[in-house]
Amino acid sequence: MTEVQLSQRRKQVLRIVIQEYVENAQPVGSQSIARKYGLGVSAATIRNDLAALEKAGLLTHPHTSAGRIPTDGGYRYFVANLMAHTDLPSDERHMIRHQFHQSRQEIDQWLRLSTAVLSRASTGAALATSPRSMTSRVKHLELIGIQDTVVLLVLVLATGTLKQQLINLEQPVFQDELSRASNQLNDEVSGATAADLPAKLEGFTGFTREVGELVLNTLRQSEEQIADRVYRHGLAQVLAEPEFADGPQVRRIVQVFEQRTLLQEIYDDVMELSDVHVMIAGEGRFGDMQDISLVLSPYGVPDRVSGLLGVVGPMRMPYGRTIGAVRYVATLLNELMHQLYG
Amino acid sequence: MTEVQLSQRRKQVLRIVIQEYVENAQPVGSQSIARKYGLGVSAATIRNDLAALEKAGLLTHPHTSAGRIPTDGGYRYFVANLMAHTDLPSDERHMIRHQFHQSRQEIDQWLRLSTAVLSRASTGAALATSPRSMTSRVKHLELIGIQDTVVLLVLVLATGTLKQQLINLEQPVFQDELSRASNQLNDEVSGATAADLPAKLEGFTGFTREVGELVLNTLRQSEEQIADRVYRHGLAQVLAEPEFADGPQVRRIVQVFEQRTLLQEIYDDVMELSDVHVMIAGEGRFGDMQDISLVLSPYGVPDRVSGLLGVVGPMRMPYGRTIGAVRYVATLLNELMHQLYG
DNA sequence: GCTTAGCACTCCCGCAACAAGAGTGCTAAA
DNA sequence: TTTAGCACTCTTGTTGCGGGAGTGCTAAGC
Repeated sequence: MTEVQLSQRRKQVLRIVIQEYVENAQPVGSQSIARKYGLGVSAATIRNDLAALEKAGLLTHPHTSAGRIPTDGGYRYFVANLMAHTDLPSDERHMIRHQFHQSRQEIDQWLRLSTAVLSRASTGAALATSPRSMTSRVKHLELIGIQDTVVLLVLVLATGTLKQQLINLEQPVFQDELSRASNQLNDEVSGATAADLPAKLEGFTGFTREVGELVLNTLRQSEEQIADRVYRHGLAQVLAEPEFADGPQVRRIVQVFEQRTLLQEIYDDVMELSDVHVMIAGEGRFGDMQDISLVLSPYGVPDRVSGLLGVVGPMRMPYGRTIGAVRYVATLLNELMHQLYG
Repeated sequence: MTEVQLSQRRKQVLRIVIQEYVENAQPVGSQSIARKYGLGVSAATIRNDLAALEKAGLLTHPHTSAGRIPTDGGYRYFVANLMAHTDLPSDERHMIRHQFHQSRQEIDQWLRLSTAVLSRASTGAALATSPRSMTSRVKHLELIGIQDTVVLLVLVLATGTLKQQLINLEQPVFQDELSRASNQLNDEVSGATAADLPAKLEGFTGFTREVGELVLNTLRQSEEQIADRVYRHGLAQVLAEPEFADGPQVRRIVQVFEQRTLLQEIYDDVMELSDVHVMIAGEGRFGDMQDISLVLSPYGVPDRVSGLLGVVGPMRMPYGRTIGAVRYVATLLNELMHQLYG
């Protein structure tokens, strides 16, 4: 990525074009810039600047006699070099914090609230993944008979996450036998990771052994999977944006929003950064994301649990504000999770 | 609802119009009917029939010189009187059944699969609510220390549903004290309903009492709420339908799809029926559902647990097929849940 | 070398006119 | 009740045209 050198005024012009375009969704021309923002130069000069910015790949125009609009590169340059890092206004921050403290003390609630808040504070639709444990450690397990031949295995991980699994038996088992098995296993298994577990299961046979294997499976699965669940909110809102007026665009963004796999693929990138990550128009890596941007942040407690949360919206997005909102909600979640996991 | 008397041929004509329109999304005219379906009468006759059907409120035309399209009333008449009750083809049924048997034994998995299957088998987007217990009965509870002052309350209901709740304490409590409390409570509380519980809690004080109250709250909440969770799948697909080509329509259906409250309001109606329920264009009760239909079915075990599942799509929908698919998936879920809950 | 005014040029957009095509509604006869 | 015939209506696509906005270029000014 060769960084372009721009004069102060050209940076200013680029900033203005992006600001205006984000606001009005309308190509912006040299005259309106000269008129509205007294830069001390004439429209013709600005015209030259616009042409230069276009040559640099930061702007385009949809047709010869239209104003300029930013390219994906233009947005990238803006976000990297020009953007004012705006925090959310303090009254909004207070309101959000208040809502969080009112909600029930539960991760599920927090994440629901996060997506609701985020979509309201941005022009996009909000996404969040349930947190994933880095190394899953068993805290406790319980076997509960539901029917004669149906047993529910409840697994509590060290992070407080619950896993459940139904077991169908050939023949009925009584609750005291279940209790015996779960006590035995609890003694041995509690504190174990997927790596430790196989050794610890050596001694067991029969039903107890089977349950042990099931625990192992569940543990492994929870380490592989980045998210049990994806929270979503505010798709209707983002569809009101003019860029999604036509069919194909709508389908594109709905697919991005619904797809689980995309999050899987981006997960590692965002985690590495441990700060808000902006992905404009697929960043070359994803084909079908013209005109769509993501603003994502990791959240959680380092080396313990972590998830992803953020906004998907049109490329023409108020990045400053959106980044501020995502960062704030992530910080809030971090605080809350810290209280839980030290 | 005054039922209209129609001659055989007019019923046939209505059936043809609906069938053609569902397939091609194009107004259908008298000539194309006469040509394609040899009814033994001329186009002019059919023209008269069409006019009569329009007078009866079953058809309209978008403008003077266009063909006819069904009204919501027309679809209703069709579904009630004319529609062939088509089951899903047997190879599809087998495939679906196979997928269910392959999936992990867990309600969560089943519902995910149900929505995936349903949206694939229909032209709409699929919805399902997690099952709600009719009268929640506590089966077992467990208190697990996560941090010094953070305790996780795990509640297993008789139906096998898990509820969790974090408890923040003023001062640390050790695990053996937690175990003592949970043992005490288990003895007393297991088998209790929200109605029984207050009496049983009389004897307890302090921390144990507090936990008991929390259990009561959770129980009450789970009886009020119709669904912890709503499963959704296949929105992108339904947006490909031509009726959702323009902005306002898209927003309408996305709202219907995202809204939780709508399901709340319909829930009782559908439960009463205990069969597939078709709701065309909001059925007069819901304003903003022009051109949108729902095909919903209850599932579960009578008097024990029940949820809702179905399809939301354009009014121009292959009702026969969709109803067949919804019914089949509901039946499948019923079987599976029966295995669980006897 | 940067800036500016002037001006031709391009392209979109909205509007109107027009023809083709599809389908209707009506009438009168079978 | 059904049918043929026919005028009428309305959509859709095409074309042409003017207005407007904005550009790109050139030549002159600072």
